[in-house]
This record gives sequence, structure tokens and C-alpha cells, in this order.
Amino acid sequence: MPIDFKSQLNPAQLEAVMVTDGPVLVIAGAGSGKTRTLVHRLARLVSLGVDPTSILLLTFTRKAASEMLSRAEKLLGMALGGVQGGTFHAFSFATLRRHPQATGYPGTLTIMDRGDAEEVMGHVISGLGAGKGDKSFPKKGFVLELISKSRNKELTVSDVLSREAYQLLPHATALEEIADEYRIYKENHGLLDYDDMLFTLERALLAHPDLLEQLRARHRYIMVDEYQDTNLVQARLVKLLAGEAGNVMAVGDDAQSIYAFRGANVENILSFPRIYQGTRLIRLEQNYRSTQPILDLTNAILRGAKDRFDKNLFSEREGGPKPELVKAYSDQTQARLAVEKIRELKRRYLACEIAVLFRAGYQSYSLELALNKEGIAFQKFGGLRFSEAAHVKDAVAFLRVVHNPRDAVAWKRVLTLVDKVGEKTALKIAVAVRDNDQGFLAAQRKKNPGLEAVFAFLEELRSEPGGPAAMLERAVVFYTPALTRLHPEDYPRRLAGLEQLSQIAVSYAHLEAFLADLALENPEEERKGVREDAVVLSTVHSAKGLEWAAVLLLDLVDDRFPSRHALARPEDLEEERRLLYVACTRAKDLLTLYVPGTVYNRAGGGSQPAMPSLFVRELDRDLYTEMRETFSGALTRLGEGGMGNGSFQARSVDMGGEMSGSFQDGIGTGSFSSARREALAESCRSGAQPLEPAFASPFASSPESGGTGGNGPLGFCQHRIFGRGKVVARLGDGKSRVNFPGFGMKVILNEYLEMEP
DNA sequence: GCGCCTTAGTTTTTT
DNA sequence: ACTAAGGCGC
Repeated sequence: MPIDFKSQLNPAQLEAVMVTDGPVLVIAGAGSGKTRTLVHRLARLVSLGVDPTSILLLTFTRKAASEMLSRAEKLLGMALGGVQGGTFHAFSFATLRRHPQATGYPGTLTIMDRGDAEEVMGHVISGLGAGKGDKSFPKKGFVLELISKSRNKELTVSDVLSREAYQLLPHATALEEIADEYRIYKENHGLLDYDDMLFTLERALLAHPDLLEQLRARHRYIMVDEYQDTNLVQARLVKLLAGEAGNVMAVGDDAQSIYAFRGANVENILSFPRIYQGTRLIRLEQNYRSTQPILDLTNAILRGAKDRFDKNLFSEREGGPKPELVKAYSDQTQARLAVEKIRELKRRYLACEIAVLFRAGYQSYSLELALNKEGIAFQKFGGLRFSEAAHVKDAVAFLRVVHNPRDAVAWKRVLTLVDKVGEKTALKIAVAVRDNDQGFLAAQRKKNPGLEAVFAFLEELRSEPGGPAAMLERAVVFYTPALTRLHPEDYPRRLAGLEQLSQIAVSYAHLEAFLADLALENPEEERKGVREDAVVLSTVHSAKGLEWAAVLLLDLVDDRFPSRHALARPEDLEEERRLLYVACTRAKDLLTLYVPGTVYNRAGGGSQPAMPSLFVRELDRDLYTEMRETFSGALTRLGEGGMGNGSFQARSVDMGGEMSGSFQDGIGTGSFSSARREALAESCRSGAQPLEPAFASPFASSPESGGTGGNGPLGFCQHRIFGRGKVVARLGDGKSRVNFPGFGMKVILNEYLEMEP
């Protein structure tokens, strides 16, 4: 039965679906049915008889691609297995893998994630002796970002520096040299970073016209989602692939550009009609997602933008409450208030219809603890990746050296697990492997039984590899003793994580694909999908393109949202504004913004007063309902014309002693033991002092300070709560610094310590 | 020279 | 928690 597109789409959406030939640019406002349009167009192409394998769907995440495919399949009632879909990076690598001769690289290739690239960069910098002893010299992470930005924006390193960090211009020459060395190192070791994938594909297409023709013939219809977040090389790749036919549809929203920091170029979307002659421009402006009060707020956020966005979303969803602005005493009580809100919302909505969003991954830590304590399930997106954990990288490194023996980063991980082998030895061995220096290798194996064991294991793994899952399981078995030694406190948890990874690996037939996906996607995220019973926690970046009935947005204070790093440059601040716009437009029915009066900083000495976000300060009071936490922890609603924004005073009432302690300890899961809970409660009653920077916990210092301190022996001690620990320093003030296995460094009053004889 | 431990100083977003 | 740098011992 033919699909009745006309009844399911509005006129603009319908136009986008019906025009299947030639270039089309769809400017799609937030919530304007962009995905719906793409899905229907996909279905229509196939219903017209287009071979699914000739459709290429480039999206921001693979999750987005697979969601579109499954929705289109539902619509069509048939499978769309052949449609190519995924990120530019994944598509690029998959294409390169199919045409290894075109890459220009000899041998196998390994994709580096951020951590791997930092490793290489550290090696390159120290190898050149760059900035040695110079505190003003940028750190490897910064250098990596700088070089990546220069490649993505296609500017010289010096140009990037003069725009974004002119104080580093004196180092420009050294940094250019580092960039060269970094490139050479990667080439010599068969390593590709994220940027290389795109540029290598472009080079391959330009150098091999036959390959280009083949790909053009294959990908007759191209659709690109989130086009505003593409960079220059991505736009050129699309142009190359689209060819003369130009059957390309780009979908995007200039107001939602949030990836300029990694080189995305909003100009791409604006210049699309110029680059593709005869572009049909279609605007989707009606919002089907949010209620009008929510849109009033998001429109206001955009109105403050420096760049003009010719956009004013309107909705037919007239009703609904205004967004709420909740002023909490601290970020700790914010977490408690958010949990209460979630509990209330869960009575009306499925948990998966509720999302808590934040600017940076770490901003949800205290909320995660609170949710754990309440037994509320959640799924977190964004922030640290599972595959970036040290134990995962260690275990996977065994597979990597088997796949690509030139992968020096993986060799270093594998070999430094062996006692007495450090970076230098590991790299020497990696070089010997690459140059097939059997003599050196034999001598090393003879000298160190640990090395002998590793090599024997790797030979075994190489000779009878089996699938990725089988290989990983064997690697985990081999790695377990080292894991136990390295992480005596929590190796069971890490082992369980590796077991999970083996489960993920089962679905891969080829090692190379498994390793690539590990670097390109978050396999855990892909696998878990959406759980109905779990509230969603996500960074705003990872929330892009998604929607929820209720959205809670945390930490709307200067330095956090907008991020501290963005305050220096107007362009960065504008991106933060668009980020806030993206965050708020995720909400369908309810939107709650949290403004804590104080925020806790690990580095900056405990809790400090915070200023409501400048984006909040500039909002008209009529756009939201303001609620304020009272001393009892309840919320009161401020009457209209009551105290306005300016009167909000940051309060330093520390109601979060308990949370501070648990946050500090960094124990992510499980509940507190009753002994610990008692101690925490006690410390709250006794009015524990705010914490010492970096180390303190609520019960580390107490009001009465006994002892004169500064002396006393080092050695092992017992503590009522933390158990056995090692005294590493006597600090004076009657305090000592003690390292407790599993709890980390603490500053503790001597009177709470019992020294072991 | 090299491995390994200690100590001091920091956390943005993602492929 | 995680990195970089400095110190110690082989």
C-alpha cells in the first residue's frame, strides 16, 4: 500500500520529501520535524524503486542513523539493510578499508582515540625537547587541540594562535615543528587520528578518479543531517561524492551550530546554494515539539545572539506551564531538588521521557550519587567514555598489536604492564618489532621472563586468532593478574566491564571493525539503546537531535554554563548561547532551569558563590516562573514583581556536607556502609567545617582542633571510617595527610588516627 | 639511563 | 581523578 505522504507531512516537509533529484537545502528549526522529513524521504526514495544500497545517510552519530533507518523501515514495512549510514568518520574509514590500495599507507591502519593521540603527542614533544623547563609552554592536550583545530579550519598553526591564543605566538615555530613530527610519527606507525580519516579519504578520491567514479555511481542519493556542524573537508567530501548529479540533501539549522570549537563551519550551510547550482531551499519553521511558553524562552535566548538568526519558532501547542527557574542554595542541594523533581515527574511520565542536561560530564556526579542512593535508574550519555578507561585500553592493546604490529601506542601499553619495563624499553621493543630485529627481541625476552610471557601469549593470539570476542576474552585472562596488581581495590568492577566488552565484541566478525568502532563510537551507548525505566543524563552536546517530555538543566551559573573557557572570546560565548538554545529546545512539555547559589570546585578551594548565568540574567522575568529553595529545603514560588534577578544572593549555607563528602570520595556506585553514614551524619550535626581544598572530607577536620602537630612519625595508621592507611605527611595544625586505599588522600586530625606500632 | 614512586597542580563540549 | 615533574635507587 502506498504511503500517504500528503496527510502525514506539512507542505514544507512534503516538498522536501517529494523533490528527490538535484540539490536540496532544508533549514530546519528545532523540533520542526526534521527527522520525520528525512525518514519519509528515505521511505519515498525506496518506494520509488531506488535501490537502498545507493542511498548514503550521513548523520552525527550512528545512533541517529540507525534510528532513522528503523523508523523508515516501519513506514515502508520492509528492511532497508543496504542503506549506508553513519558518521563522516565511520563512513570514511569504512570506505578506506574497502580500498586499502587507495589510502597511500602501507600495511594495516589503527584509529587513535583522543587518549592515544595524546600519548603520541607527549612522545613527540619530549622527543623534540620542546618547551623543556618552560612553564608557559602548552601541554600536550592543548597542542593536540591546536593542531586539530588548524587542520579542521585549514589555517596555519600561527593563524589559529593569533586568533585564539596570541600569548603563545612566541612558540609558533616550535608548534609547527611539533605538528610536522606528529604527522610523520603517525605515518610511520600506521596510526590515524580523527582528522586523518577525512583528509585521507579526500586525498584518495582526488588521486584515484576511478575510485571516485565508483563511489559516485554507488551513492546516488546523499542525505546529510546536522549540516551546520560539518567542517570544510566534510563539505568537500559531500561535493566530491555528489558529483554532477548533485542528488544531495543537506539538513541543518544555523542556530544550532555547537561544534565550531572543533572546526565546524556554519558557512557551509549558508554557502550551500552557491556551491550547488539550482538548490531548492526549504524552510521548516513550525515547531511540533515544544509548548509555546518554552518556545518564548528559547526565542528570547536567540534574540540576544550577535549573529542574526532569521528565526522565530512558533508552535501550535499553546498551553502548558512556563519554564521554571529554580534557585538552589548550592550545587549539592540542586542535586537533591532535581531528584525530588524527577520523583514527581516519574508519576506522570516514563523515566525515559525525563532528561537532565548539563554543560560538562562532571557536572552530574553529585546527581548520579543522589540517584543511586534513591534507587532511581539512569543512563548517562556524554562525558567519559567506557572505552577510555585504562583497563579497557590495556586489554584492547593486545588485540591492537596483533592487528597492527607497528602500533607503538598499543605496544607501549602492553609492554609497560611488565615489571621493569617502562616507556623507553617499550618503544625500543616496538621499533625492534617493526624492523624485525630478532636478535634484540630474543635478548629482551631472555632477560625478562615477563616479556617472554607477553610475547609467547601474543604469538599464540596471532596464530589462532578467532573472532574479536574470543581474542578479547583470551587477552582478559592473560591481563587479569596485572589488573589485580594495578587495581587491587576495584578490579572486580573492571573485570566485569571487560566481560561486558567481550559481549559487545561478539557482534563483530572482523578485528579491524571492532577496533575502529571502539575509537569511533561509544559501543556501550550503542548497545544499551534506550531503556524505558531509566532517566537520561546527558551533556548538551550528546543531547543534540533528541527530545524529552521534561528537561532539567543544571548549573546555570557563569563559569559552568557558559563555561569558564568561553568567557574570554565573544565567538566562544556565542556558541555557548546556541548550546543553551539547543538544550532548552529539547523540552516538549516541561523545562526547569537550576541556578545554584554556590558551586563546588575541586581546584578552586571548595564551595564558592556563583553568579547566575549571564544568559539567565538577560532573560525577561515574564518568561519563567522563579522558585527559590528555603532554608528547610522546600521550594517557594516567588510572586510576580517580587524579588527579581538582581536580588538573588549567593548563600554559603552548607547544607551539603554529606554530599560533599561522598562527592569527594568519588565512589560512583553502591550505597554507603552504615558506619560511614553514621560518621557523615555526625559530622553534619557537629557542624563540620567547609573542606580543605583538594583533600578534605567533612570529617577530616572538626571544630575543635587538638594537638600542635607538625610532628609525629610517618607509617601506617588506623582510622575508624577509612580503615588502614599510610601517613604520608604531618601537616601541622594537628593534621596529617593519609593515603587510604580505596579512599585516596585525606587530611585527617591526628586525634582520629591510631598509629600502628 | 631508566623505572617507579611521590607530590603538586588541574577538569569543556566530540569524531 | 589524572598528568607532569622531580627524586631515588638499580
